[in-house]
Amino acid sequence: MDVRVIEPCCEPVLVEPLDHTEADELAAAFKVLADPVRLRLLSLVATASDGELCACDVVDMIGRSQPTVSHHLAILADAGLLVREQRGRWAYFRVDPDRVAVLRDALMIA
Amino acid sequence: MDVRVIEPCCEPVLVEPLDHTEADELAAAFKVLADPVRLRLLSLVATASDGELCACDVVDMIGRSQPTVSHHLAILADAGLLVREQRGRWAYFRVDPDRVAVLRDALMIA
DNA sequence: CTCTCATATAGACAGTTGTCAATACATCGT
DNA sequence: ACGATGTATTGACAACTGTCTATATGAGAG
Repeated sequence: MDVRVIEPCCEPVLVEPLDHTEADELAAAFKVLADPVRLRLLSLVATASDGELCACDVVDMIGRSQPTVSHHLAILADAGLLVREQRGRWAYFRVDPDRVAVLRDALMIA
Repeated sequence: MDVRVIEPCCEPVLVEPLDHTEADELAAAFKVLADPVRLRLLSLVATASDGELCACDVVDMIGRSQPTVSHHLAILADAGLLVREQRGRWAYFRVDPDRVAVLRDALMIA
């Protein structure tokens, strides 16, 4: 019998209020997600067939200027949500699932 | 043997990229969380003993002016994350778990 | 080496946001 | 009715953010 041990998904994890530092860090993390272009970038990478996407392909999909896309990709990468890998002239991005999980876990509050 | 049937927590839910409308709505939702004062307010209410908190008590805990706290509570309530209930002169707030779950589910992307 | 092309950076500007003091509103007690 | 008190609104201002154009950087190709 194949039994997977899985943590309950929606158990409250927060038992006491966030202090100032925790709140600042979490807010900074959510701020990264608080932009439609970045969310679309994240979803594009997350649903890419190989799990990765080239920045060169992304610009056309997003419909913003190249510098704007580059800027948003940098923000996502700095936050650790995307992992950047330079291959020759091209930059490839993939999602860091653990980093996304941190934010998801922070919402297990009720 | 006590076997609970639990949905796997971290299965990808996102199968195709977000469109503009979805991204706009999600970004607006995350924007609400992208502020340390609002996160602390949310955590204060979430960890309150009765599951609810009076606005009157909250001002001192947060360390911002009363109008600022009122402003942030309004934003959280408008977003549906907090539910407001007026009782006499006092305003009580509790967390809407379903609303929080919507955001949590949106992060099941990888 | 030089040309080309993918990406990053710089600088500028409009729009948004968080904050506060001042004030208004609303509800209870007297 | 009146005063006290909890909460919301207004208006103002500094700080931040997303966007663009223009330019720089950096790596492969010929």
